[in-house]
Amino acid sequence: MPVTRSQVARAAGVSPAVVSYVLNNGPRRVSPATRARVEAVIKKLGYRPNAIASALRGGTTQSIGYLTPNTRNPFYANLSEAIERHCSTHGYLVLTGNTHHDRVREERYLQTFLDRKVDGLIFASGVSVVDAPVRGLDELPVVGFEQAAARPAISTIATEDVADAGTAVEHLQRHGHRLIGCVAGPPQVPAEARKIAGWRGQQQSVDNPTGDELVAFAETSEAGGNAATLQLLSEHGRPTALHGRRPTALFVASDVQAIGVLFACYELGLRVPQDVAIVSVGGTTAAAFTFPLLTTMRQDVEYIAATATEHLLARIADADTPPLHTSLRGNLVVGLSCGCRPHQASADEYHA
Amino acid sequence: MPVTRSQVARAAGVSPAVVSYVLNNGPRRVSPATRARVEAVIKKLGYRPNAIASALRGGTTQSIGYLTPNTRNPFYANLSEAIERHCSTHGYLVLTGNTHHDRVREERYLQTFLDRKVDGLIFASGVSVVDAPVRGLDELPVVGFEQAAARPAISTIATEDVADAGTAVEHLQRHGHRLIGCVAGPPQVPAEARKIAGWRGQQQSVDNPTGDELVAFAETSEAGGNAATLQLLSEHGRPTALHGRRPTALFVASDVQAIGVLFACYELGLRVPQDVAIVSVGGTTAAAFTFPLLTTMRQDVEYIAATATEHLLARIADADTPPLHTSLRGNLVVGLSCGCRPHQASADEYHA
DNA sequence: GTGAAAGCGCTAACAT
DNA sequence: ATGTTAGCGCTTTCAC
Repeated sequence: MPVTRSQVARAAGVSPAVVSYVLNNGPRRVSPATRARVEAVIKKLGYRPNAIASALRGGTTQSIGYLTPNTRNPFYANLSEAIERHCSTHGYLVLTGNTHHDRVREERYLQTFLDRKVDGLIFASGVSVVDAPVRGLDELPVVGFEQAAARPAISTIATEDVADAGTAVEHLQRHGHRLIGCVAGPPQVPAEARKIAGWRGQQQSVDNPTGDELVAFAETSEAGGNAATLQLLSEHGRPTALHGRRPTALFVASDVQAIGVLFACYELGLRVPQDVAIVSVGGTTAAAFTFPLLTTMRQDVEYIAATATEHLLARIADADTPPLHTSLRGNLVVGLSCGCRPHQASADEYHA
Repeated sequence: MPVTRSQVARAAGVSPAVVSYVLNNGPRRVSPATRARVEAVIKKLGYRPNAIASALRGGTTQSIGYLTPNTRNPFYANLSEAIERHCSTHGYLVLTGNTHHDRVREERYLQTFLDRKVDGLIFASGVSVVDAPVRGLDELPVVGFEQAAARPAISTIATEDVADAGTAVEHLQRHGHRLIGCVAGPPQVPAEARKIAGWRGQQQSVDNPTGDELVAFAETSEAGGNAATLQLLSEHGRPTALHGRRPTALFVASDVQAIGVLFACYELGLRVPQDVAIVSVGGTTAAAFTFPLLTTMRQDVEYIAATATEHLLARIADADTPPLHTSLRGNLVVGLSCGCRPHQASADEYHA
């Protein structure tokens, strides 16, 4: 069994309380001599405070709960990584729950986090789950990556998905495209619904078509994007006739999917951007190494994570910190998939 | 404040102990009538046991610690996700620490996990750190993804990196390549060192060159692979003369890096596989959507994760479970980057 | 079948 | 400046 505080106290010839005072630098002062003696014993015995006991007594676990759809999607992988990094810097541990957008998993993890008395919560998934009948949520600092929270006490740090998607689509429109398809994740997922709405709104604003045959929903993965594209651009596995209803451009709601989209175009023998122009939303590093290079609406994950974490920790430290409500516009990073720049010579020769 | 067990007991007209018996199905029997009454009150009051208190008293936290280099690398992202999924199924929470291969971070997280009384540990990073002077590690079930553990009590579930790398290199040799470059992560990282050793051993076995000019170390990311390739294949940003010492093939230690490698080849105007053949190690889904399709040694992350988690949980459940020592061979998944298959027509026309 | 009670290891208010 | 002590909410042994 590990060394306990009482053992340290006994070995140092002081009371257990003094050991606590030394460890926590308070709430009472300790004479330098005693402090030195206690510290020596702590080191000698290799004493480590039991975090569970501190949590039970002290009421703080130095941990936060974090709900994310998954960590395979580079967008969320980066977000998670950044959040973890910030929390770690401040001495907080992140308890992560992968929800896969499944309401049951969301509620289960939410409950688990509350049972374990996390000091705060960040939702990258399932913000609406906070309406679930769980007690003790109102007293907890919560940050969600949504544009509107179910409860105003929940801080929100959102990406402006509707506007960002609109910008992406508008960019394609400027290249003269009217038949612009939309590849997105499940529309039940709020963020996906918003990006779809952005596509639709921007298309409708200039009387471009937004029919169902232009939209494909699929899993947010390379495979999903790939499948959606095959569905959208091909007839029985072959590209549809050029002068039919085949989209000449695709708006893709995520970088991962876009990677699968590029692959599908290649499989179908469709050139990007000449036959199909593509713009995605994300701006992850993965998008910077595709062939051809993706044009993408970059959403600054690093900044979002930093803001969310710092704000959450501020609310944890001071319960009176008012909730924050922000949203961020992405910015267009122009690559070679939209048609802005002609292909470089080396690209044209790539498979000559 | 949340409802406590005593409040439930009072409301149900029983003693706190009985509430525990009901909740834990033991260790004493409870009459059906009493049980029903208690359960009704629990539901009515929305009572949830305080996991911290249970942990302090019961000695089990229903959580495990997990050390991973990072979650941006799809290989580790998949591994982490699979481990989390298995643990979640068994009611365990995963505490994740991203180490970035930094010894300080590794030790800090290891200590944090011990302080928080995790029930077990999985190391995807820093297995050697278990030699660190931390108390209480010997009593804990530990699984590491290394081939040899510092302490025999540590279960090991390893990928056979040396052999897998050798197979990948041999495949390139069969295509007639002799000058085969090596792109890998930092050689201080054991897994990277093993893959480098595999490349070197296989090359030496047929008297192929293994000079320093054929090796490039870089961060395990797309950008890293990209930079390493530019260094290896170019002179001042241009490809080196075809008949010089430029490698005609590259062995790449990870899929992420390989994606950057492909991109670099494209930037340099080198065709894959005609000018440079490429084989990587990993077999992540990301590798299945590259252009051209990567040939890669697939290491079955899903299986590794399942084995590691199930074994760890078995050891947690029964301390007498003997440690497991396994390693797994990968298998070659042939794509288009090695030169096995000629390019499809559509590919040849891709940028015609 | 049920209740009483002793802690788990710690924090902090209250004594001295 | 330091010691004493009452819990935090729970599990489980021990009585009844």
